[in-house]
Amino acid sequence: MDLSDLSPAQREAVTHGEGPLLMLAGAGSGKTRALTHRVAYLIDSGRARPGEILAITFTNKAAREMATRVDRLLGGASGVWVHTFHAACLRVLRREAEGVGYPSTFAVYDSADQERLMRQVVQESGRSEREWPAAAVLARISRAKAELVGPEAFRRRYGGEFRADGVADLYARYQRALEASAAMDFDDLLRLAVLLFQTRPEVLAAYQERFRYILVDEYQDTNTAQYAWVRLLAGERRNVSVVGDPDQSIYGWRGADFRNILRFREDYPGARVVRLVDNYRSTGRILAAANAVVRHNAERLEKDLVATRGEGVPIGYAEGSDEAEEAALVVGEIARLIGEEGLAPSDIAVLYRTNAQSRPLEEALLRLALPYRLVGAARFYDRAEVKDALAYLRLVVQPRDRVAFVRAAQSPRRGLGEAALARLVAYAQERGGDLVQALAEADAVPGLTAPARRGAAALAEVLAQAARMEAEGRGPVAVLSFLIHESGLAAHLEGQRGVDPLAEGRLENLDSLVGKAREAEGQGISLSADFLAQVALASSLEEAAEGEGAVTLMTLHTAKGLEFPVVFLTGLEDGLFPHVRSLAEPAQVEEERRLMYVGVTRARDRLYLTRARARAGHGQSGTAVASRPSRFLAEIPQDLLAPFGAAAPVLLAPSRPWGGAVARPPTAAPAWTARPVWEGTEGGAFAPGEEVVHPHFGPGTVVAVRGSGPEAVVSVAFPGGGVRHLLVAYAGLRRVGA
DNA sequence: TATAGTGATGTTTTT
DNA sequence: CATCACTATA
Repeated sequence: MDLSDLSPAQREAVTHGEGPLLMLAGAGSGKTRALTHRVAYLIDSGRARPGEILAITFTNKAAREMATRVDRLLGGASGVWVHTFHAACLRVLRREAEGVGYPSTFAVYDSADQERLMRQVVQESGRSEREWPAAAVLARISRAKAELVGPEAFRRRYGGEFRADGVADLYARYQRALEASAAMDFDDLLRLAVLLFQTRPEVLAAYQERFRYILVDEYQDTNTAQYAWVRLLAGERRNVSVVGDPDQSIYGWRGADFRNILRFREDYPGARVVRLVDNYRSTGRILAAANAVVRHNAERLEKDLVATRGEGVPIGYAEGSDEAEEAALVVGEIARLIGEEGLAPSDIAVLYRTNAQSRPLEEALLRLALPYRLVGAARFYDRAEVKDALAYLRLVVQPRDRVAFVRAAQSPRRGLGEAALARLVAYAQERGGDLVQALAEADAVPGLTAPARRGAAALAEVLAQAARMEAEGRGPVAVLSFLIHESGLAAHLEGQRGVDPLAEGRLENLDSLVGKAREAEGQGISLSADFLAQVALASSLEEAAEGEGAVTLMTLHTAKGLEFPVVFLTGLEDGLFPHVRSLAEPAQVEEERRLMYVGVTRARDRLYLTRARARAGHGQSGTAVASRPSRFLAEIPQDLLAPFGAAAPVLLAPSRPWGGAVARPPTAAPAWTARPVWEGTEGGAFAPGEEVVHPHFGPGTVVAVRGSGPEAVVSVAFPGGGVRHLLVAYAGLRRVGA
């Protein structure tokens, strides 16, 4: 294997033999490369067979990338386990579920499912949902689970503190409800995987024997459960290689503890430590800014990134009077970079602290007809109709899944209301918890109305038939399409066509869902349970199509691990970034600062920093609040900065036929005028049925119009893209042929 | 008692 | 602006 293109430090890490290894790797120092090469090296040198290596990454996307790169280095599919902690634990638990008292068909609850269940639990405990918001309670419970603290331990530890007794009670109830549903939430996947190893020495021994080498990426973001799991699995052999950067620990809020990496040498005495500090990614100025910012953290290992490239150009800085102007400045500069400097849109990323900040940026990009992709917003799997369809499938796989039951029973409406569901659930709980069985025996359930009985019987029949199909091994595609059509879901949506302009798009989404199942089957997934697990762990990040000629918009958190030639960091205001909710705790401000460090170090060649002098408060209308510049700005040496984009105000641009080359803004005399685009819409308002073209979404059909003039909202159906509601004033819609 | 329609209301970051 | 909780109606 060719190791000649590695630095000496990288090579030392890659060729390390037995025993613990700690790679302290700064941003852009080639840690992923080192990790990937190490996996390949272990196999290539005969130290391990592919099946004996477990590599843990932080995201599914990173896992896929690493697997691909390892395979490429080895010249073929290798079969190394490359997974996130959650996926790896899930895979183990699926095989060993009985060991922790679960059926192997256990369901996996995503955060929406967790919230639904918690809301029910709060209600059943007689508490008010206003006083005990499910999300907040779950956040505390999640932290506890990440630290392997159960309900009882929680009460012992925090009892008497503000609301802790209530949370402890809800924790215990929630856990019982999960178990009754034969479901695990994300934290349980880790917690129970640890429990399994702790209580089943023979199981642990088998996995220790199997995984002779363990590699963990982003080790600074591991929580107690993940830490413990690795420790157990590593056993006496201690062949653990971890990579991380304490300065990039940004998940403390979900239980990650960067002290895990600082402690590594104590936990694994004799560990070899390799430091990767040479940065191959960014220009000198960008690194100087990154170093300067993170140096303000008190709790930290001293470590400066060393530049290996030239100084580069100054860091751009600009302020807008409000978020719209800030966005216009950013987008104006983007247009200039593309038009004058020949950069591709995919070279550019715009980062922000909160998802809500994307909107003004999107609007500005749409106005200039610049293509963009928004990473990490709404998940496909979070759409209502998709969740409906999946709820049916979940019930087939796991008839005790209560969240799925409630959802499936009520969509479409079939005479089963709140009261009927409560009775069915109660009936089921008295005899083992099988909710589908309760449906089938609805005639025996007291207190149901006649329509409720009919609805229950019909649903039970469909589910029974689907269960038969599943048992015959017909696969997720067949079972899912059967359910979509026989449950009445498709029929209901078809009936809504013409009434609800969204119905068409929903039907298309159901088709896409079946398509996803088909894809999964193509990857060898033949059980619906496995398909559902894949769905639950899928994040919104992986769905966004890869860079194809579009500017990338995403949060700073999702940008971790990525790099772009040009990066804009927006919303640099105290209270937004650092976020208000971190301001009270110095440790949390330090985490925000690390987030800033992560953001800055995403940039290869050019970095821009922006803020708005005032920003609209939460309510949308009018009330903009003055802001102060982010404290992180002042921490950057001012001689690294230079203003940008001062003079050129970005006006409304005329729309451009979709599909053409990327907008090339005129350099000298602008050919465009400030004329709002709707004035060009000859013949006035749009009407349903008209064919139109949208600069970003492409061709579509108008399905509904509300209001008139520039304020009008047009609903347009795009093939594949569903239905979007567009404000005529901004959408830049053109009639076909106009 | 189920449902459809109408208001209020809310935004940190994610496996 | 979209979900969700609440209310009026059937």
